[in-house]
Amino acid sequence: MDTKNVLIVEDDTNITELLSIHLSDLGCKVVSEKNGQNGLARAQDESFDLIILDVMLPGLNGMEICRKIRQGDRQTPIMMLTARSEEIDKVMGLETGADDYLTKPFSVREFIARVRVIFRRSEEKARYAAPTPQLISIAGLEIDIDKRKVMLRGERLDLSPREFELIVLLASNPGKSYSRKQLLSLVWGYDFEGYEHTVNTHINRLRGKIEADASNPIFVLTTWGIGYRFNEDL
Amino acid sequence: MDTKNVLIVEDDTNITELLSIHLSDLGCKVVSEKNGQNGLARAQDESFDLIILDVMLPGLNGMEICRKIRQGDRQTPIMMLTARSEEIDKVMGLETGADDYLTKPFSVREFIARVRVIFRRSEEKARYAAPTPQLISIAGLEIDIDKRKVMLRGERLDLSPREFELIVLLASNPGKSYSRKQLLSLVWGYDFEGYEHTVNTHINRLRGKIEADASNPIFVLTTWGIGYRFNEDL
DNA sequence: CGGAATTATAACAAAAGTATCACAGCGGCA
DNA sequence: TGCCGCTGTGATACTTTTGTTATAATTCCG
Repeated sequence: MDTKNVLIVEDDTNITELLSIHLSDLGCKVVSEKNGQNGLARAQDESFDLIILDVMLPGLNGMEICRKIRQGDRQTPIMMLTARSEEIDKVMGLETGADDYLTKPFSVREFIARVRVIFRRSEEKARYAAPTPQLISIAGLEIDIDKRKVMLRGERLDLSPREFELIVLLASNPGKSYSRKQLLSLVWGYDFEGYEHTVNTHINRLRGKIEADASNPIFVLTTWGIGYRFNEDL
Repeated sequence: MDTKNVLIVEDDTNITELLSIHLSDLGCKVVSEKNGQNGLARAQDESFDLIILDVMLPGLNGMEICRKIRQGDRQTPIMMLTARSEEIDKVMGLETGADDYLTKPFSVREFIARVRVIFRRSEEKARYAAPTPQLISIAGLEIDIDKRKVMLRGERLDLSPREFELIVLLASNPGKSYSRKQLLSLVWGYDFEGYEHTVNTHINRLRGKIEADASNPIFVLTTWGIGYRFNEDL
């Protein structure tokens, strides 16, 4: 929800570059395609926060692309670019379903302003919507990843960020043993420079919070000589 | 939700008539005002599906009206008309918050196309969007989103706009932890450029108003290392 | 059983994150 | 115009987390 992904389908490299520059300024990650087929394929395969379509395209025209995208996806905002302003009613028509429209040559300021409005609108939309919960539930231990909530037999546990990341990783793959090195790189980040036994300390603290008896753990087990794993027999 | 109500605030009678004719063709019920004050009053008193504002107006300019409407109502689509295309970024900017924009002289076909898109969008929204609850009531805290009113144990709280947005967002998803970045993007707008710890200050002020003991909050809790959440166990 | 290797635990200080307050800029409003 | 409330920022005090050090406990294996 932070950096926006934008797809530009446009055969004129100058325009693509111009738009890319300004979209990057807004903090967007931009990818582009030069022809219709590829553009459509990409739009359908990947997920974008905005798709910018030129109407005149080699291969498959922009309106067709727009219509096909809309068959499978009513969400993603689509902005159309065209040379002829008379086309606007066709382009923005119900069947086609574009969200906004710009006639070439357009002012960059207007372009940016319209993009901003589109983004504002999507955020407004995403605002109060409850996200689909990602839940892990094993033997009285419940983890709601999105809420960053861990419940043990009905009580909320107060885990530190590292502890939370650790338990999520381990509990996502019960039975899989992770070496300390792996844990450091997965939880701390690949560029962490420190001692492996730092992991011990954190596992220990984690156990202190989630285990009834920390010296006889039932959730987070030690794989001797290797590292740690989440108990798969629960 | 069949016939749409449209308000036109415009001093040029010719334009008002032209727009009215075409809006009527679309099945809209159109009313109009010739000056700013009346336009604003009407926009605030009655309920419309679209408000069309001229930027240049006697009395109160269109951008001001737009901004004032947006203070109390984020929903109603607003389309701005202006003579100068350079103004677009100001007009559609975050504070002003217009949804669409047309530069005079504009093509009627374009006007109609844009209106259609706006209506299509509202209908999509009405159809799919989960109806945002207008009232939130938890543990003596009552939030009336429409009226922008917050009551605590029967007493009305005087929250600033930001504080109100914050509490509404948090209380809409009790238990969900929002990072400061998310809050900035959702409450301040995705293009806010400022420090994350601005959020701290606002949360702090909010707590000062809604919590009995601000250092032992029961409504707005801290998720350490992440951000804030609304207490789900109330 | 002994000893080396590995893991567990506790304590501590540095680092990171959070709370709070004061202040200046801005815009609204009388 | 001057006053007042809202905002964002800077400064500072405060809290929690975190990595490390130190030491104890456990496991493995000959």
